[in-house]
Amino acid sequence: MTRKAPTLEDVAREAGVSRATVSRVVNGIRNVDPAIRETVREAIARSGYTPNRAARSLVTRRAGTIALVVSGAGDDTGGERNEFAARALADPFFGRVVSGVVGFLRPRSTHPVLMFAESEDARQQVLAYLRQGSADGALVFSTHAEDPLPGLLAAESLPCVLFARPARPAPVTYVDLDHREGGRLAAEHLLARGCRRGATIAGPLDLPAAQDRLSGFQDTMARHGHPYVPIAEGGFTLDSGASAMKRLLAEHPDIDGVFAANDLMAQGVCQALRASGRRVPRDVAVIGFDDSSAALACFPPLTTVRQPMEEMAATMARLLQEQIEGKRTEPTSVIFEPELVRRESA
Amino acid sequence: MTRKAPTLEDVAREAGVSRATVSRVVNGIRNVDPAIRETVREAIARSGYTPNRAARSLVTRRAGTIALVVSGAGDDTGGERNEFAARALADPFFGRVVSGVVGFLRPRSTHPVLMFAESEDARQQVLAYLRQGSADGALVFSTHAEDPLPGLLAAESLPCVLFARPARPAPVTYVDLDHREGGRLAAEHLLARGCRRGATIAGPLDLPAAQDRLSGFQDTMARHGHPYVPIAEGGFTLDSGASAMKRLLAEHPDIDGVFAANDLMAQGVCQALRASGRRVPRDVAVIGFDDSSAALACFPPLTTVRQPMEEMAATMARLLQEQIEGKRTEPTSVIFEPELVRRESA
DNA sequence: CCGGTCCGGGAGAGCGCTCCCGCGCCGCGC
DNA sequence: GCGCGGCGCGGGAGCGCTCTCCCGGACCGG
Repeated sequence: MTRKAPTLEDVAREAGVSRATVSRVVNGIRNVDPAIRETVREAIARSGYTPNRAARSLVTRRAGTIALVVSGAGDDTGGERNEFAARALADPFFGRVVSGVVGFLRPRSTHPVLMFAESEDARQQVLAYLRQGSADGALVFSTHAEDPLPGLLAAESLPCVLFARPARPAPVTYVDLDHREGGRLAAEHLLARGCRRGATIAGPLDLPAAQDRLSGFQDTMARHGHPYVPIAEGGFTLDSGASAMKRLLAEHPDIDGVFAANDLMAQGVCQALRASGRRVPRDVAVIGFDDSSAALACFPPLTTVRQPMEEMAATMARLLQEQIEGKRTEPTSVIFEPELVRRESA
Repeated sequence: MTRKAPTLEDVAREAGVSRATVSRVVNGIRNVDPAIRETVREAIARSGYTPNRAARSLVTRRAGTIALVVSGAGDDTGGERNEFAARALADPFFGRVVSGVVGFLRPRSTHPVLMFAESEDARQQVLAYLRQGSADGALVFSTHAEDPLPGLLAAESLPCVLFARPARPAPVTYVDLDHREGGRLAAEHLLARGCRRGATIAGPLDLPAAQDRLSGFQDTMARHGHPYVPIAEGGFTLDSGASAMKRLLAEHPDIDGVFAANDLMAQGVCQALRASGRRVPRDVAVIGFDDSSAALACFPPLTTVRQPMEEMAATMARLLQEQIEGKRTEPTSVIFEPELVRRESA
């Protein structure tokens, strides 16, 4: 802190006008004489004026900040590291989310605050943060089915938009993917390449998304004459995918195609398959889900069902913005369509 | 917005005291009669009062927020997605950073704002954000050597702490790793397992960290009778690691050990090696750097040089805090020691 | 030529909070 | 018994901004 930052008042004095006029120029409100506007602009440039956000927020009751909350259940160690945060961000899917959110927010000079709500304590912090107006609303990504956060947010009518349909119906806005359709795409692709013994590794079945991916896959397989498809449940992590695959292999050694409910598990599947001496895709075809960076990091690169994460995240941000501005009061939902991305694994 | 949120005034009236007293209770200042304190506490609980952060910031000139800036050079497409952000977060190393930062910040009810400074425009936004007091300081992670951001920040004496020593000496606080030592650890391990033809894939050599890892490795190899070590330069990405390995293999098919300057490149190395029919670690041992989640995602799991990222990030947050509070005015640096983590790749 | 309208600009009232200052009361010392 | 110090509390100013009101001048129509 060298010297005090210039205020509106200072600029006004410098330009020989009133505070109000400078404010009008800064906020781009019309009704200002072009000549005066220029004078003010110069004065602003000369003094290096930057509006004080706190003062502005105080009167506009808007923070110009939104919270990006990763919510779920975890062990709140409270130590110098936060396992939950680490795990959430380790999911390569997250990078695309942030990319989409930032893409939308930045042109509006808004920035996301990163928060984690894995414990009751943490949830209360998120709530307090929004209540006290530090952020205008929240973008919520639940990693867990029975996440209480959306309900708490809705109860205080704090603006929020969820990623994925909540497990139990609630009057909240959300953005989601047609997961059933994704499961169908995976099944059709496996069938088309001639797989006769398809299997699947589902995500945690309390999550609607995991359920839908599974049922979309199963239904399509059934419709094509494969009513019984071996299933193992995983936890959306690499390890869980690998061990689920081992279980599947133990009972059904003749599997020739696997649909994993996300890329991380598919990566684990590839590892397990390779460890068992099988080649991908020659012996067993593997399809993932998400098209996250894991799909490319995998060997071989994964054929996968792509979620348009960036657009989805940007849409979430847009819906939240509309909610904050009061343009949209009714809960809405926007469902995106998945797309099959062909690479080498299937 | 149902009804107006209660203010200090409301609570004061409710408790039959003055605003000042409530403020004292809220901020935990002594000099308040225990009985009155209790009365006020109850009134706060009853009314569900939450202090308004904007108002508080306005007078304390402190935002209670810090910026977590990923800085570097990228193509600012300005579209709905932000490639730079996506790439930065795709680096699994980032999850551990956030984990460490959040671990330190959260107990202090502070939260990080995520920002990207890959273009001049974006840099100015970061600067403006700090100038206008939206954040009290910045934690800067440069992906690029000639990053102008630290200089700009220092010029306006905005509090900041860098990850890694800046390429050109500057009076800024930073936290870093003893990269030379890391390179040494890698070399010694390779030597100890009997490698005779070690090679290395360096990071972008304009980065001091990449240079140091390389020279630590080279020097140690030289000291043990291997003055000439094949080198290829990569870009810290998986693909660059794979293609660097291919180049290396073309000229030196007898390589039996590789030190890659980060895990992502090591992962690419493993893929390239496997594609060439070599087994890891049987034919070629591979060592990575970072111990990011990529180390485990790799097949086989990587032996790697671990950076204590969480502690480093937490330390950055602590140093920044001290700077903001004015407890520390002189630039400091804290250097951490790397550690070898043995897994299967070497 | 006068009244009405419109538009650019200024004055001032807060937004909710912190913090300085000062007042009254209690207790201790002379 | 009176004076003085200290502690607990209230009053009030003011942080920097926005926004509503109002005023004065220009312009138009009757």
